[in-house]
Amino acid sequence: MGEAVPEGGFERAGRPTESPGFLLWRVTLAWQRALAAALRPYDLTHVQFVLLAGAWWLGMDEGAPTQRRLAEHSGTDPMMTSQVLRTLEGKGLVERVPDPADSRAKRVRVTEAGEALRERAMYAVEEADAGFFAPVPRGDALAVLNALSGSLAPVAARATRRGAGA
Amino acid sequence: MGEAVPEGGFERAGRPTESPGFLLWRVTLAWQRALAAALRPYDLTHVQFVLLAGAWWLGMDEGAPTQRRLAEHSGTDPMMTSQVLRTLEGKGLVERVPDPADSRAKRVRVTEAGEALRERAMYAVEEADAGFFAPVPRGDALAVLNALSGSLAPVAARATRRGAGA
DNA sequence: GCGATATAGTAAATGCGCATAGTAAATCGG
DNA sequence: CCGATTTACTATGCGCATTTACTATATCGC
Repeated sequence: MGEAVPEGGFERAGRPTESPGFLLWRVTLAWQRALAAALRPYDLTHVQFVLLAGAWWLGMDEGAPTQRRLAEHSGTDPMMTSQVLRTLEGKGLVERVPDPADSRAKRVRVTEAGEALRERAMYAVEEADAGFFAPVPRGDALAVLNALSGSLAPVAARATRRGAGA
Repeated sequence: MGEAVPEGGFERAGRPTESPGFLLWRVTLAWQRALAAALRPYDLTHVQFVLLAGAWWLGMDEGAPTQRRLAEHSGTDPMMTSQVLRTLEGKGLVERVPDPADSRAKRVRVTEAGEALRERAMYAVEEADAGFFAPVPRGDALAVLNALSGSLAPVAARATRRGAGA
């Protein structure tokens, strides 16, 4: 697996191996595998953990969030959020209670079981995260990722902006 | 447009929002959306393009690869590789010819139609890639990603036999 | 009040991403 | 040559991730 990138490789991407996007994808796949392994003992997937932790955080901060609020906060697709929250509800980790003020909305409350699991899983995630990002200075990683996250398109943007210009 | 970063705070501690892994995941989701949009006119998904381009590259470099070789090169799961290659075969973009020397193996050859499509799609991908990574110096991104890709776990590692430890 | 529009959530369908498990063929030890 | 092990690929199934389309409710303009 040693094959580091042979050269500077600033020339045209004759080979996909040198594209930042390709690297990003591969790195993320590896990270997801590491995180999945870390979360397996808790019977949680990555997204399940993200939504559980997000619901907990928002719950602390501003009260039980609606699904849409949670999706917005987590950067997840609303449809996926709906799916996964029902899974979490099925596991008894969250409740989805109707919003008294808006009967369309459902508010996500973390149950006691959910909170207990979240706390334990959080340690595993932080550990896995630290291990995975150890090879690179934390500041560097955060700088790059934060710069890129500035160009994040809103997930729920219906506005299918330009199919894909030439 | 507007709120690219949903919440004010990527910088406070103690919650998933500031984890590099969480950021990496969100950035990758956004990148995948951008790439999916760029590839939509060509009726290719991201992975289909990666495998098509990978098969082409390896074909140039060392002859038509087996599925396993291609999976190894692309960092993809062998099972997924098998699935997606059959999709590509159904589209007439690749052929899967039996290896004369090893009757278990199938070698992936890019057809003329596949090569024509790959070339056009490559431009779209390079453009999307350049646009997405514009906010950060290329050298910085490559440095971080290359450092992290050093810790890539082999995808096909059967060695997972130990059940996730803890 | 009432119609147009926007919003919260969901159903169904497609395609990755991977774990588990299985078949068949190659390879190795004897 | 024969059994044991490895290897290349595949069937199945679960869980994301997204698209399209739909229901029901809220809200704004009048």
